[in-house]
Amino acid sequence: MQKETENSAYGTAGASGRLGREFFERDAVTVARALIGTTLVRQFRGTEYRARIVETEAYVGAHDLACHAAKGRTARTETLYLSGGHAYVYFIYGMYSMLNVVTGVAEDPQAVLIRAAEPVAGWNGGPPPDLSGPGKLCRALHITRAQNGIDLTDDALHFLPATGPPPRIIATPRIGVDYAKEWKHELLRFLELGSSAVSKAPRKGSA
DNA sequence: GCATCGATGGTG
DNA sequence: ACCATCGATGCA
Repeated sequence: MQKETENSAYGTAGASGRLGREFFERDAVTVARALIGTTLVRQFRGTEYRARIVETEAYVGAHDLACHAAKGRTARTETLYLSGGHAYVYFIYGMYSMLNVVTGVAEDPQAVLIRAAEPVAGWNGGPPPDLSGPGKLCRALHITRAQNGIDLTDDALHFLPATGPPPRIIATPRIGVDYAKEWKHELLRFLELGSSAVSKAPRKGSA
């Protein structure tokens, strides 16, 4: 079996059909790539919303100057130190929530930011929303700090494995981290090649 | 198509 | 003061 396949979402679901703890307890880069093409499922006030993830970013630990943990362990970043498969949701610019998936083992503050997705189901009675950006995605899926720290294998918010042919993925620098010195150049943003649902930021990158 | 700017509030 | 954003505005 090829490494590309081992690193993908395929074959990693448990009996529940959801991505399980072992999927998330890997390094942030592996999880960031593997999440492309998976389905994010959000249950909120009796409606199940589904979206197919097309863009992620990896924040690889306290040594990564773009990672919130680089500034130390604080009240805000405490959930980054949970084990892989928990949500790290924070509030920024006075208006937006950002959804991250904590990865790796407990006490190692790595995470994957979910940046963009394609609406799949749940918005009946209206046009499908634009999920092409981390703030827009959280707004449409009703994700706020109330979900900070929740277990991403539970009903409220979880992931289903990718289906169909494996997505072609390219890597670019991360968005909005110009302050992060040499880390701003690292190719830690991952997008599905050709997707029209990725965020407005640059769509070119290396394979 | 692009660059620039303001909203808005938690955080350390 | 800063910020892992977004939508509006101006101009081409």
